[in-house]
Amino acid sequence: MDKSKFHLLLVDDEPDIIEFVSYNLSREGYQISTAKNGLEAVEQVKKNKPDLILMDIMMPVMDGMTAVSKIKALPGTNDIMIVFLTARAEDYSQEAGFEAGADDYISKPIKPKILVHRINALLRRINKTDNNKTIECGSLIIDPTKYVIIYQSNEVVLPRKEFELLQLLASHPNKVFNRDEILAKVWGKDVVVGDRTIDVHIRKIREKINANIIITIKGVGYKFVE
Amino acid sequence: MDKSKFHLLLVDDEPDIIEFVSYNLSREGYQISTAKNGLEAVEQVKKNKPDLILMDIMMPVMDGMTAVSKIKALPGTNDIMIVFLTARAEDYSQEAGFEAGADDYISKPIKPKILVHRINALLRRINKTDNNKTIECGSLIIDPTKYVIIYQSNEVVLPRKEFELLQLLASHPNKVFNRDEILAKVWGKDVVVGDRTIDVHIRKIREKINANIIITIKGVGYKFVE
DNA sequence: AGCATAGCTTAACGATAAATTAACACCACT
DNA sequence: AGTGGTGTTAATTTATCGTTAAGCTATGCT
Repeated sequence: MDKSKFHLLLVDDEPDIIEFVSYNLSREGYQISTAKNGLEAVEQVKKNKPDLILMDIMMPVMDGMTAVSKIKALPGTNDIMIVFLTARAEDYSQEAGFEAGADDYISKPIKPKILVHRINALLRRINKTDNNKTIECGSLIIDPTKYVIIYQSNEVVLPRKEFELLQLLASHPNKVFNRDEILAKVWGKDVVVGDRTIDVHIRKIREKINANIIITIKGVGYKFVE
Repeated sequence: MDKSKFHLLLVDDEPDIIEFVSYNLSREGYQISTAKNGLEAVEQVKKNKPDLILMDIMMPVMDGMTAVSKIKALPGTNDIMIVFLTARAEDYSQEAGFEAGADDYISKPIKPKILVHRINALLRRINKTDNNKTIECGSLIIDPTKYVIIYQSNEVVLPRKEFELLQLLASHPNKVFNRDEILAKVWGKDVVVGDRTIDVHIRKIREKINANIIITIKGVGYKFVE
Protein backbone atom coordinates (compact mmCIF):
# COMPACT_ATOMS: atom_id res chain seq x y z
CA MET A 1 0.00 0.00 0.00
CA ASP A 2 1.37 3.33 -1.01
CA LYS A 3 0.61 5.53 1.96
CA SER A 4 1.69 8.72 0.27
CA LYS A 5 -1.43 8.45 -1.87
CA PHE A 6 -3.63 8.99 1.14
CA HIS A 7 -4.58 12.41 2.29
CA LEU A 8 -5.58 12.88 5.91
CA LEU A 9 -7.19 15.93 7.44
CA LEU A 10 -6.49 16.52 11.10
CA VAL A 11 -8.78 18.81 13.04
CA ASP A 12 -8.01 19.94 16.60
CA ASP A 13 -7.79 23.22 18.42
CA GLU A 14 -4.79 22.27 20.53
CA PRO A 15 -1.52 22.87 18.68
CA ASP A 16 0.20 20.21 20.78
CA ILE A 17 -2.15 17.52 19.61
CA ILE A 18 -1.90 18.68 16.03
CA GLU A 19 1.83 18.46 16.16
CA PHE A 20 1.92 15.13 17.93
CA VAL A 21 -0.52 13.35 15.67
CA SER A 22 0.79 15.02 12.58
CA TYR A 23 4.32 13.92 13.39
CA ASN A 24 3.35 10.31 13.95
CA LEU A 25 1.25 10.00 10.85
CA SER A 26 3.45 11.87 8.42
CA ARG A 27 6.29 9.64 9.58
CA GLU A 28 4.17 6.78 8.21
CA GLY A 29 4.13 8.50 4.87
CA TYR A 30 0.64 9.96 4.85
CA GLN A 31 -0.08 13.40 3.51
CA ILE A 32 -1.47 15.55 6.28
CA SER A 33 -3.32 18.80 6.32
CA THR A 34 -4.74 20.44 9.39
CA ALA A 35 -7.54 22.68 10.60
CA LYS A 36 -8.07 24.16 14.01
CA ASN A 37 -11.85 24.02 14.21
CA GLY A 38 -14.87 22.55 12.53
CA LEU A 39 -15.52 25.49 10.27
CA GLU A 40 -12.02 25.45 8.89
CA ALA A 41 -12.36 21.73 8.36
CA VAL A 42 -15.49 22.14 6.28
CA GLU A 43 -13.78 24.78 4.17
CA GLN A 44 -10.77 22.57 3.61
CA VAL A 45 -12.94 19.63 2.54
CA LYS A 46 -14.73 21.84 0.05
CA LYS A 47 -11.40 22.70 -1.52
CA ASN A 48 -9.73 19.34 -1.31
CA LYS A 49 -11.38 16.08 -0.38
CA PRO A 50 -9.33 13.98 2.05
CA ASP A 51 -9.53 10.21 2.42
CA LEU A 52 -9.86 10.29 6.16
CA ILE A 53 -10.58 12.93 8.77
CA LEU A 54 -9.32 12.83 12.34
CA MET A 55 -11.69 15.10 14.16
CA ASP A 56 -11.63 16.38 17.70
CA ILE A 57 -15.08 16.72 19.19
CA MET A 58 -14.75 19.65 21.55
CA MET A 59 -13.61 22.68 19.62
CA PRO A 60 -14.36 26.39 19.56
CA VAL A 61 -16.27 28.00 16.67
CA MET A 62 -17.67 24.70 15.43
CA ASP A 63 -17.55 21.35 17.20
CA GLY A 64 -16.63 18.09 15.54
CA MET A 65 -20.07 16.54 15.35
CA THR A 66 -21.53 19.53 13.61
CA ALA A 67 -18.60 19.70 11.25
CA VAL A 68 -19.02 16.06 10.29
CA SER A 69 -22.69 16.43 9.51
CA LYS A 70 -21.93 19.48 7.39
CA ILE A 71 -19.21 17.60 5.59
CA LYS A 72 -21.35 14.55 4.99
CA ALA A 73 -23.96 16.84 3.51
CA LEU A 74 -21.51 17.95 0.86
CA PRO A 75 -21.57 16.10 -2.43
CA GLY A 76 -19.07 13.33 -2.99
CA THR A 77 -18.13 12.91 0.64
CA ASN A 78 -19.75 9.56 1.19
CA ASP A 79 -16.54 7.65 1.23
CA ILE A 80 -14.54 9.88 3.55
CA MET A 81 -13.69 7.99 6.71
CA ILE A 82 -14.26 9.74 9.98
CA VAL A 83 -12.32 9.12 13.18
CA PHE A 84 -13.27 11.04 16.29
CA LEU A 85 -10.73 12.03 18.89
CA THR A 86 -12.02 12.57 22.35
CA ALA A 87 -10.94 13.02 25.90
CA ARG A 88 -12.24 10.23 28.09
CA ALA A 89 -13.85 12.64 30.49
CA GLU A 90 -15.92 14.30 27.85
CA ASP A 91 -19.61 14.04 28.05
CA TYR A 92 -20.31 13.07 24.50
CA SER A 93 -21.37 9.50 24.13
CA GLN A 94 -19.66 7.35 21.58
CA GLU A 95 -23.09 6.56 20.35
CA ALA A 96 -23.68 10.04 19.06
CA GLY A 97 -20.36 9.84 17.25
CA PHE A 98 -21.29 6.69 15.42
CA GLU A 99 -24.67 8.11 14.59
CA ALA A 100 -22.87 11.01 13.00
CA GLY A 101 -21.11 8.57 10.73
CA ALA A 102 -17.88 7.78 12.56
CA ASP A 103 -15.82 4.85 11.40
CA ASP A 104 -13.70 4.73 14.50
CA TYR A 105 -13.11 6.43 17.77
CA ILE A 106 -9.81 7.13 19.48
CA SER A 107 -9.61 8.28 23.08
CA LYS A 108 -7.08 10.70 24.40
CA PRO A 109 -4.46 10.44 25.69
CA ILE A 110 -3.42 9.14 22.29
CA LYS A 111 -0.87 6.37 22.13
CA PRO A 112 1.19 6.64 18.95
CA LYS A 113 1.17 2.91 18.24
CA ILE A 114 -2.56 2.58 18.60
CA LEU A 115 -3.15 5.64 16.49
CA VAL A 116 -1.02 4.45 13.62
CA HIS A 117 -2.37 0.94 13.83
CA ARG A 118 -5.99 2.00 13.67
CA ILE A 119 -5.46 4.45 10.85
CA ASN A 120 -3.58 1.88 8.82
CA ALA A 121 -6.34 -0.64 9.38
CA LEU A 122 -9.03 1.76 8.28
CA LEU A 123 -7.26 2.90 5.16
CA ARG A 124 -6.48 -0.64 4.16
CA ARG A 125 -10.18 -1.08 3.60
CA ILE A 126 -10.48 1.74 1.12
CA ASN A 127 -10.23 0.77 -2.46
CA LYS A 128 -9.41 4.08 -3.82
CA THR A 129 -11.44 4.85 -6.87
CA ASP A 130 -10.98 8.31 -8.15
CA ASN A 131 -14.41 9.84 -8.39
CA ASN A 132 -12.93 13.21 -8.97
CA LYS A 133 -11.90 12.91 -12.53
CA THR A 134 -14.22 13.79 -15.36
CA ILE A 135 -15.69 10.89 -17.24
CA GLU A 136 -16.09 11.29 -20.96
CA CYS A 137 -17.99 8.67 -22.78
CA GLY A 138 -19.53 9.12 -26.17
CA SER A 139 -21.58 12.28 -26.10
CA LEU A 140 -21.69 12.38 -22.32
CA ILE A 141 -19.33 14.28 -20.09
CA ILE A 142 -19.47 14.04 -16.31
CA ASP A 143 -17.69 16.79 -14.45
CA PRO A 144 -17.45 16.06 -10.71
CA THR A 145 -15.81 19.34 -9.84
CA LYS A 146 -18.79 21.35 -11.08
CA TYR A 147 -21.29 18.59 -10.35
CA VAL A 148 -22.63 19.00 -13.82
CA ILE A 149 -23.04 16.69 -16.73
CA ILE A 150 -23.05 17.58 -20.40
CA TYR A 151 -25.01 15.43 -22.80
CA GLN A 152 -24.83 16.24 -26.48
CA SER A 153 -23.42 19.63 -25.59
CA ASN A 154 -26.23 20.76 -23.37
CA GLU A 155 -25.68 21.05 -19.71
CA VAL A 156 -27.84 19.21 -17.19
CA VAL A 157 -27.65 19.78 -13.47
CA LEU A 158 -28.35 16.71 -11.42
CA PRO A 159 -28.90 16.57 -7.67
CA ARG A 160 -26.41 14.71 -5.59
CA LYS A 161 -27.76 11.18 -5.55
CA GLU A 162 -28.70 11.20 -9.19
CA PHE A 163 -25.28 12.50 -10.10
CA GLU A 164 -23.44 9.91 -8.07
CA LEU A 165 -25.60 7.14 -9.42
CA LEU A 166 -24.93 8.14 -12.99
CA GLN A 167 -21.28 8.62 -12.20
CA LEU A 168 -21.06 5.09 -10.83
CA LEU A 169 -22.78 3.54 -13.82
CA ALA A 170 -20.74 5.56 -16.29
CA SER A 171 -17.50 4.73 -14.54
CA HIS A 172 -17.70 1.30 -16.11
CA PRO A 173 -19.69 1.50 -19.30
CA ASN A 174 -21.60 -1.66 -20.18
CA LYS A 175 -20.93 -3.25 -16.82
CA VAL A 176 -24.08 -4.36 -15.07
CA PHE A 177 -24.38 -3.10 -11.53
CA ASN A 178 -26.75 -5.00 -9.33
CA ARG A 179 -28.79 -3.30 -6.67
CA ASP A 180 -26.52 -4.28 -3.83
CA GLU A 181 -23.50 -2.83 -5.54
CA ILE A 182 -25.35 0.37 -6.24
CA LEU A 183 -26.58 0.66 -2.69
CA ALA A 184 -23.14 0.04 -1.25
CA LYS A 185 -21.35 2.49 -3.51
CA VAL A 186 -23.84 5.33 -3.72
CA TRP A 187 -25.62 5.12 -0.41
CA GLY A 188 -22.92 3.58 1.76
CA LYS A 189 -22.92 0.23 3.44
CA ASP A 190 -24.80 1.28 6.53
CA VAL A 191 -27.53 3.25 4.87
CA VAL A 192 -30.40 1.05 3.94
CA VAL A 193 -33.10 2.38 1.73
CA GLY A 194 -35.82 0.54 -0.05
CA ASP A 195 -35.21 -1.06 -3.42
CA ARG A 196 -37.67 1.19 -5.18
CA THR A 197 -35.56 4.20 -4.32
CA ILE A 198 -33.00 3.18 -6.91
CA ASP A 199 -35.67 2.87 -9.57
CA VAL A 200 -36.94 6.31 -8.84
CA HIS A 201 -33.50 7.84 -9.17
CA ILE A 202 -32.88 5.97 -12.39
CA ARG A 203 -36.14 7.28 -13.69
CA LYS A 204 -35.26 10.85 -12.83
CA ILE A 205 -31.96 10.59 -14.64
CA ARG A 206 -33.66 9.13 -17.69
CA GLU A 207 -36.16 11.93 -17.57
CA LYS A 208 -33.52 14.62 -17.50
CA ILE A 209 -31.27 13.08 -20.08
CA ASN A 210 -33.64 12.26 -22.80
CA ALA A 211 -32.06 9.10 -24.07
CA ASN A 212 -31.89 5.51 -23.04
CA ILE A 213 -28.41 5.87 -21.71
CA ILE A 214 -29.22 3.48 -18.87
CA ILE A 215 -30.69 0.15 -19.71
CA THR A 216 -32.19 -2.22 -17.20
CA ILE A 217 -31.58 -5.91 -17.11
CA LYS A 218 -34.48 -7.43 -15.32
CA GLY A 219 -33.52 -9.47 -12.33
CA VAL A 220 -29.90 -8.41 -12.57
CA GLY A 221 -29.37 -4.67 -12.48
CA TYR A 222 -28.70 -1.57 -14.52
CA LYS A 223 -25.99 -0.66 -16.94
CA PHE A 224 -24.80 2.40 -18.75
CA VAL A 225 -24.33 2.34 -22.50
CA GLU A 226 -22.95 5.21 -24.51
CA MET B 1 -32.99 -17.53 -2.92
CA ASP B 2 -34.83 -19.83 -0.61
CA LYS B 3 -34.18 -18.38 2.80
CA SER B 4 -35.89 -21.18 4.67
CA LYS B 5 -32.97 -23.45 4.02
CA PHE B 6 -30.58 -21.23 5.93
CA HIS B 7 -30.11 -21.92 9.58
CA LEU B 8 -28.98 -19.07 11.82
CA LEU B 9 -27.77 -19.31 15.39
CA LEU B 10 -28.34 -16.27 17.53
CA VAL B 11 -26.32 -15.85 20.71
CA ASP B 12 -27.05 -13.16 23.27
CA ASP B 13 -27.66 -13.02 26.98
CA GLU B 14 -30.38 -10.40 26.80
CA PRO B 15 -33.79 -11.93 26.11
CA ASP B 16 -35.00 -8.67 24.59
CA ILE B 17 -32.32 -8.73 21.94
CA ILE B 18 -32.95 -12.40 21.24
CA GLU B 19 -36.58 -11.76 20.71
CA PHE B 20 -36.09 -8.65 18.62
CA VAL B 21 -33.52 -10.13 16.27
CA SER B 22 -35.26 -13.43 16.14
CA TYR B 23 -38.53 -11.79 15.16
CA ASN B 24 -36.99 -9.76 12.37
CA LEU B 25 -35.03 -12.60 10.86
CA SER B 26 -37.63 -15.30 11.12
CA ARG B 27 -40.03 -12.94 9.42
CA GLU B 28 -37.61 -13.07 6.49
CA GLY B 29 -38.01 -16.81 6.43
CA TYR B 30 -34.78 -17.90 8.08
CA GLN B 31 -34.64 -20.75 10.54
CA ILE B 32 -33.45 -19.47 13.88
CA SER B 33 -32.09 -21.14 16.95
CA THR B 34 -30.76 -19.35 20.00
CA ALA B 35 -28.26 -19.64 22.81
CA LYS B 36 -27.77 -17.37 25.77
CA ASN B 37 -24.01 -17.55 26.15
CA GLY B 38 -20.87 -18.70 24.42
CA LEU B 39 -20.79 -22.11 26.02
CA GLU B 40 -24.33 -22.92 24.96
CA ALA B 41 -23.45 -21.72 21.47
CA VAL B 42 -20.52 -24.11 21.21
CA GLU B 43 -22.71 -26.99 22.35
CA GLN B 44 -25.39 -26.12 19.81
CA VAL B 45 -22.88 -25.96 16.98
CA LYS B 46 -21.54 -29.40 17.92
CA LYS B 47 -25.03 -30.79 17.57
CA ASN B 48 -26.18 -28.87 14.53
CA LYS B 49 -24.04 -26.74 12.28
CA PRO B 50 -25.65 -23.41 11.35
CA ASP B 51 -24.88 -21.38 8.24
CA LEU B 52 -24.35 -18.17 10.14
CA ILE B 53 -23.88 -17.17 13.75
CA LEU B 54 -24.94 -13.84 15.21
CA MET B 55 -22.82 -13.53 18.32
CA ASP B 56 -22.86 -10.97 21.07
CA ILE B 57 -19.41 -10.19 22.43
CA MET B 58 -20.06 -9.40 26.06
CA MET B 59 -21.74 -12.36 27.71
CA PRO B 60 -21.57 -14.17 31.03
CA VAL B 61 -20.09 -17.69 31.28
CA MET B 62 -18.28 -17.44 27.96
CA ASP B 63 -17.80 -14.32 25.85
CA GLY B 64 -18.32 -14.18 22.11
CA MET B 65 -14.71 -14.03 21.02
CA THR B 66 -13.79 -17.10 23.02
CA ALA B 67 -16.83 -18.93 21.78
CA VAL B 68 -15.94 -18.19 18.19
CA SER B 69 -12.41 -19.45 18.54
CA LYS B 70 -13.72 -22.63 20.14
CA ILE B 71 -16.24 -23.04 17.36
CA LYS B 72 -13.68 -22.42 14.64
CA ALA B 73 -11.52 -25.11 16.23
CA LEU B 74 -14.24 -27.68 15.66
CA PRO B 75 -14.05 -29.70 12.46
CA GLY B 76 -16.10 -28.58 9.49
CA THR B 77 -16.92 -25.16 10.85
CA ASN B 78 -14.76 -23.18 8.50
CA ASP B 79 -17.57 -22.04 6.30
CA ILE B 80 -19.82 -20.82 9.10
CA MET B 81 -20.20 -17.09 8.81
CA ILE B 82 -19.71 -15.07 11.96
CA VAL B 83 -21.37 -11.74 12.69
CA PHE B 84 -20.54 -9.99 15.93
CA LEU B 85 -23.05 -7.88 17.75
CA THR B 86 -21.70 -5.22 20.01
CA ALA B 87 -22.83 -2.31 22.06
CA ARG B 88 -21.31 0.87 20.77
CA ALA B 89 -20.22 2.00 24.17
CA GLU B 90 -17.99 -1.03 24.55
CA ASP B 91 -14.38 -0.28 24.14
CA TYR B 92 -14.14 -2.68 21.30
CA SER B 93 -11.60 -3.03 18.67
CA GLN B 94 -13.32 -4.12 15.53
CA GLU B 95 -10.01 -5.41 14.47
CA ALA B 96 -9.92 -8.04 17.14
CA GLY B 97 -13.29 -9.20 15.92
CA PHE B 98 -12.17 -9.53 12.33
CA GLU B 99 -9.04 -11.34 13.46
CA ALA B 100 -11.21 -13.80 15.33
CA GLY B 101 -12.81 -14.63 12.00
CA ALA B 102 -15.74 -12.26 11.85
CA ASP B 103 -17.38 -11.74 8.49
CA ASP B 104 -19.28 -8.71 9.63
CA TYR B 105 -19.95 -6.58 12.59
CA ILE B 106 -23.24 -5.04 13.65
CA SER B 107 -23.44 -2.38 16.35
CA LYS B 108 -26.25 -2.00 18.81
CA PRO B 109 -28.71 -0.46 18.84
CA ILE B 110 -29.69 -2.75 15.99
CA LYS B 111 -31.82 -1.31 13.24
CA PRO B 112 -34.07 -3.96 11.72
CA LYS B 113 -33.45 -2.90 8.15
CA ILE B 114 -29.69 -2.87 8.49
CA LEU B 115 -29.75 -6.21 10.23
CA VAL B 116 -31.82 -7.89 7.56
CA HIS B 117 -29.92 -6.29 4.73
CA ARG B 118 -26.52 -7.35 6.01
CA ILE B 119 -27.58 -10.89 6.74
CA ASN B 120 -29.14 -11.23 3.32
CA ALA B 121 -25.99 -9.89 1.70
CA LEU B 122 -23.75 -12.29 3.59
CA LEU B 123 -25.83 -15.34 2.86
CA ARG B 124 -26.10 -14.46 -0.76
CA ARG B 125 -22.34 -14.72 -0.82
CA ILE B 126 -22.47 -18.35 0.31
CA ASN B 127 -24.04 -19.91 -2.72
CA LYS B 128 -22.33 -17.64 -5.15
CA THR B 129 -20.24 -19.84 -7.36
CA ASP B 130 -17.69 -18.47 -9.71
CA ASN B 131 -19.94 -17.59 -12.59
CA ASN B 132 -18.37 -14.25 -13.14
CA LYS B 133 -15.68 -15.21 -15.55
CA THR B 134 -15.97 -14.48 -19.22
CA ILE B 135 -16.34 -17.59 -21.31
CA GLU B 136 -14.89 -17.50 -24.77
CA CYS B 137 -15.45 -20.42 -27.01
CA GLY B 138 -15.11 -20.36 -30.74
CA SER B 139 -17.14 -17.49 -32.08
CA LEU B 140 -19.14 -17.20 -28.88
CA ILE B 141 -18.34 -14.90 -26.01
CA ILE B 142 -20.30 -14.86 -22.77
CA ASP B 143 -19.59 -11.82 -20.64
CA PRO B 144 -21.34 -12.02 -17.26
CA THR B 145 -20.24 -8.61 -16.03
CA LYS B 146 -21.81 -6.94 -19.04
CA TYR B 147 -24.53 -9.57 -19.24
CA VAL B 148 -24.26 -9.96 -22.98
CA ILE B 149 -23.64 -12.76 -25.41
CA ILE B 150 -21.62 -12.08 -28.50
CA TYR B 151 -21.99 -14.58 -31.29
CA GLN B 152 -20.06 -14.00 -34.47
CA SER B 153 -19.53 -10.42 -33.39
CA ASN B 154 -23.14 -9.49 -32.98
CA GLU B 155 -24.56 -8.90 -29.60
CA VAL B 156 -27.50 -10.86 -28.25
CA VAL B 157 -29.35 -10.01 -25.06
CA LEU B 158 -30.75 -12.92 -23.16
CA PRO B 159 -33.03 -12.84 -20.14
CA ARG B 160 -31.71 -14.21 -16.90
CA LYS B 161 -32.63 -17.89 -17.04
CA GLU B 162 -31.64 -18.25 -20.66
CA PHE B 163 -28.36 -16.55 -19.96
CA GLU B 164 -27.58 -18.78 -17.02
CA LEU B 165 -28.54 -21.86 -18.92
CA LEU B 166 -26.28 -21.04 -21.83
CA GLN B 167 -23.55 -20.07 -19.43
CA LEU B 168 -23.78 -23.47 -17.77
CA LEU B 169 -23.67 -25.40 -21.01
CA ALA B 170 -20.83 -23.31 -22.40
CA SER B 171 -18.82 -23.66 -19.23
CA HIS B 172 -17.97 -27.20 -20.30
CA PRO B 173 -18.11 -27.46 -24.05
CA ASN B 174 -19.01 -30.91 -25.38
CA LYS B 175 -20.01 -32.14 -21.95
CA VAL B 176 -23.52 -33.51 -21.90
CA PHE B 177 -25.63 -32.10 -19.11
CA ASN B 178 -28.63 -34.13 -18.11
CA ARG B 179 -31.83 -32.53 -17.01
CA ASP B 180 -31.20 -33.06 -13.32
CA GLU B 181 -27.86 -31.37 -13.49
CA ILE B 182 -29.31 -28.44 -15.34
CA LEU B 183 -32.16 -28.07 -12.91
CA ALA B 184 -29.83 -28.21 -9.92
CA LYS B 185 -27.36 -25.69 -11.27
CA VAL B 186 -29.63 -23.17 -12.93
CA TRP B 187 -32.77 -23.43 -10.88
CA GLY B 188 -31.40 -24.55 -7.54
CA LYS B 189 -31.51 -27.80 -5.68
CA ASP B 190 -34.99 -27.59 -4.30
CA VAL B 191 -36.80 -25.64 -6.94
CA VAL B 192 -39.11 -27.93 -8.78
CA VAL B 193 -40.21 -27.06 -12.25
CA GLY B 194 -41.51 -29.25 -15.01
CA ASP B 195 -39.24 -30.92 -17.51
CA ARG B 196 -40.66 -29.02 -20.43
CA THR B 197 -39.43 -25.76 -18.97
CA ILE B 198 -35.88 -26.62 -19.91
CA ASP B 199 -36.86 -27.41 -23.47
CA VAL B 200 -38.58 -24.12 -23.82
CA HIS B 201 -35.57 -22.21 -22.64
CA ILE B 202 -33.27 -24.15 -24.91
CA ARG B 203 -35.55 -23.36 -27.77
CA LYS B 204 -35.52 -19.67 -27.01
CA ILE B 205 -31.74 -19.62 -26.93
CA ARG B 206 -31.56 -21.43 -30.26
CA GLU B 207 -33.99 -18.94 -31.69
CA LYS B 208 -31.96 -15.96 -30.61
CA ILE B 209 -28.60 -17.34 -31.54
CA ASN B 210 -29.26 -18.61 -34.98
CA ALA B 211 -27.04 -21.64 -35.00
CA ASN B 212 -27.09 -25.16 -33.70
CA ILE B 213 -24.79 -24.30 -30.88
CA ILE B 214 -26.70 -26.56 -28.54
CA ILE B 215 -27.33 -30.07 -29.65
CA THR B 216 -29.68 -32.43 -27.94
CA ILE B 217 -28.87 -35.99 -27.17
CA LYS B 218 -32.11 -37.78 -26.94
CA GLY B 219 -32.69 -39.55 -23.70
CA VAL B 220 -29.58 -38.06 -22.13
CA GLY B 221 -29.44 -34.30 -22.19
CA TYR B 222 -28.00 -31.31 -23.96
CA LYS B 223 -24.52 -30.22 -24.86
CA PHE B 224 -22.83 -27.15 -26.16
CA VAL B 225 -20.56 -27.36 -29.18
CA GLU B 226 -18.65 -24.46 -30.64
C1' DA C 1 -46.10 -50.16 -40.71
C1' DG C 2 -47.56 -48.84 -36.22
C1' DC C 3 -46.60 -47.40 -31.81
C1' DA C 4 -44.02 -45.40 -28.04
C1' DT C 5 -40.97 -42.16 -26.30
C1' DA C 6 -38.60 -37.94 -25.92
C1' DG C 7 -38.19 -33.65 -27.47
C1' DC C 8 -40.14 -29.48 -30.20
C1' DT C 9 -43.26 -25.80 -30.73
C1' DT C 10 -46.73 -22.54 -29.69
C1' DA C 11 -49.68 -19.94 -27.09
C1' DA C 12 -51.51 -18.63 -22.92
C1' DC C 13 -51.24 -17.68 -18.17
C1' DG C 14 -49.37 -16.24 -13.77
C1' DA C 15 -45.48 -14.47 -11.25
C1' DT C 16 -42.26 -11.14 -10.59
C1' DA C 17 -39.41 -7.13 -11.30
C1' DA C 18 -39.42 -2.64 -12.65
C1' DA C 19 -41.78 1.80 -14.09
C1' DT C 20 -44.58 5.21 -12.67
C1' DT C 21 -46.99 8.35 -9.92
C1' DA C 22 -48.05 10.82 -6.01
C1' DA C 23 -47.38 11.92 -1.47
C1' DC C 24 -44.51 12.86 2.27
C1' DA C 25 -40.38 14.23 5.11
C1' DC C 26 -36.48 16.86 5.50
C1' DC C 27 -33.11 20.53 4.81
C1' DA C 28 -31.26 24.76 3.42
C1' DC C 29 -32.31 29.16 2.47
C1' DT C 30 -35.29 33.06 2.53
C1' DA D 1 -42.92 30.28 9.20
C1' DG D 2 -42.70 29.59 4.14
C1' DT D 3 -40.69 27.78 0.00
C1' DG D 4 -38.34 24.97 -3.27
C1' DG D 5 -35.29 21.40 -4.07
C1' DT D 6 -34.06 16.75 -2.77
C1' DG D 7 -34.56 12.14 -1.26
C1' DT D 8 -37.54 8.37 0.22
C1' DT D 9 -41.57 5.55 0.49
C1' DA D 10 -45.90 3.48 -0.65
C1' DA D 11 -49.31 2.22 -3.96
C1' DT D 12 -50.55 1.22 -8.41
C1' DT D 13 -49.71 -0.04 -13.15
C1' DT D 14 -47.08 -2.10 -16.77
C1' DA D 15 -44.02 -5.17 -19.07
C1' DT D 16 -41.28 -8.90 -19.24
C1' DC D 17 -40.07 -13.34 -17.93
C1' DG D 18 -40.78 -18.01 -16.59
C1' DT D 19 -43.71 -21.78 -16.59
C1' DT D 20 -47.20 -24.82 -18.00
C1' DA D 21 -50.25 -27.26 -20.95
C1' DA D 22 -51.44 -29.26 -25.28
C1' DG D 23 -50.68 -30.79 -29.55
C1' DC D 24 -47.08 -31.88 -32.89
C1' DT D 25 -42.79 -34.13 -34.84
C1' DA D 26 -39.03 -37.03 -35.24
C1' DT D 27 -36.73 -41.08 -34.04
C1' DG D 28 -36.31 -45.80 -32.67
C1' DC D 29 -38.19 -50.25 -31.85
C1' DT D 30 -41.07 -54.51 -32.39
